[in-house]
Amino acid sequence: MSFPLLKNISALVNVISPKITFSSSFSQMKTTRLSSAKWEINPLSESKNPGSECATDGESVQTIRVYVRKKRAKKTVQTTVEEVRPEILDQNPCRLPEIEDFAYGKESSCSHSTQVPDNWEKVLEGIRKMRSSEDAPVDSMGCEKAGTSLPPKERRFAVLVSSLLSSQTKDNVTHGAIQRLLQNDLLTAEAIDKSNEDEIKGLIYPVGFYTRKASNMKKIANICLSKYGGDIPSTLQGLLELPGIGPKMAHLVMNVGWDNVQGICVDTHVHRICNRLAWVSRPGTKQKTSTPEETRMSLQLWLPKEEWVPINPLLVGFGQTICTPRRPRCGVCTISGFCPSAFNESPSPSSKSKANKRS
DNA sequence: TTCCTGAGGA
DNA sequence: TCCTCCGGAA
Repeated sequence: MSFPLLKNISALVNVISPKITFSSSFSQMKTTRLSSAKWEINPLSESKNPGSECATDGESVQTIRVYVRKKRAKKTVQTTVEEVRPEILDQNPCRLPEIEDFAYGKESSCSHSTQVPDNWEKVLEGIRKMRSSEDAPVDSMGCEKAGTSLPPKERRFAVLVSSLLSSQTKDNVTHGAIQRLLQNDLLTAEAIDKSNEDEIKGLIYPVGFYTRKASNMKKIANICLSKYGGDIPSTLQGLLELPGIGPKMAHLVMNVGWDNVQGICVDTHVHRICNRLAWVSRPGTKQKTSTPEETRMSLQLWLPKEEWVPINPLLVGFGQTICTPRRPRCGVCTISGFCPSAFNESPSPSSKSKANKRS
């Protein structure tokens, strides 16, 4: 972690203080663990109350008072005022990555509030309609069906393996591979750790990159067994340490395996479409983001948390059928009126770069 | 023949 | 930043 949280408390104060217009970004992005309860910062923009206020002695923050909704099993059960001392945040590692992202994002654009894109709700609604009328070839969250009948630990391991296999692979192919592993009792860390790598390879064929994935599966099973008692890591950091698990898959597994939304699962489609819509930008600029990770940070600053999970399957389907990487079908897209990139890309199949090279 | 797609290594 | 991995689609 490169940004030392709460050493730079002023960044946090600036964000939380109502006199600075950060309402949308802060209020919408934080679900945090304080004590053992799950709290959500009350959205400033949707509440009569201010979302939060700080008590300071001029230099440092004494107390942060937050108006929160208490949530149990995804239902709001109570709205209260909470007082939080900075050192409590400091002592709670669960809280650190989120605040850190958040403080980092705000630091770099402190002089102006994060822009919530105009009409984003209309755009999402339009995409939903297009998706419901057109067949989507791939359901990227297919791994959530993995092992639904298994006990929790086995189900989580199945989700992890399923996620690993599903990348760059059609859903039915992934499903077949999972079924074959299941039939051969090779869907637990213990079994995979003992098994032969060539056998795994044969069973998961023809998923994309099966050689590399078979090797990673063995390594992952061994790590899960030795460090997590055969379960999968329960933190983003732990998941990222597994070979073959990057940011995209780690967020997916946190969402599906642990039902813990740590961040948006940003793949190439989400990355591309959010940039075309100008929904994301590099901190403090209007430049496009250059990596999916940068897109994730930028998107999380304003997109309401309820949309964090559904946005992935929505944009993946949209990206495969209409907003394609090459030659997007802006002519049939019902939200092109809201899209600054509509009809900007050359509709001609002939490649400019090649033509230039030849001439 | 080129691209898709996410992780990782040069 | 570019390449590799794997099979399949365009």
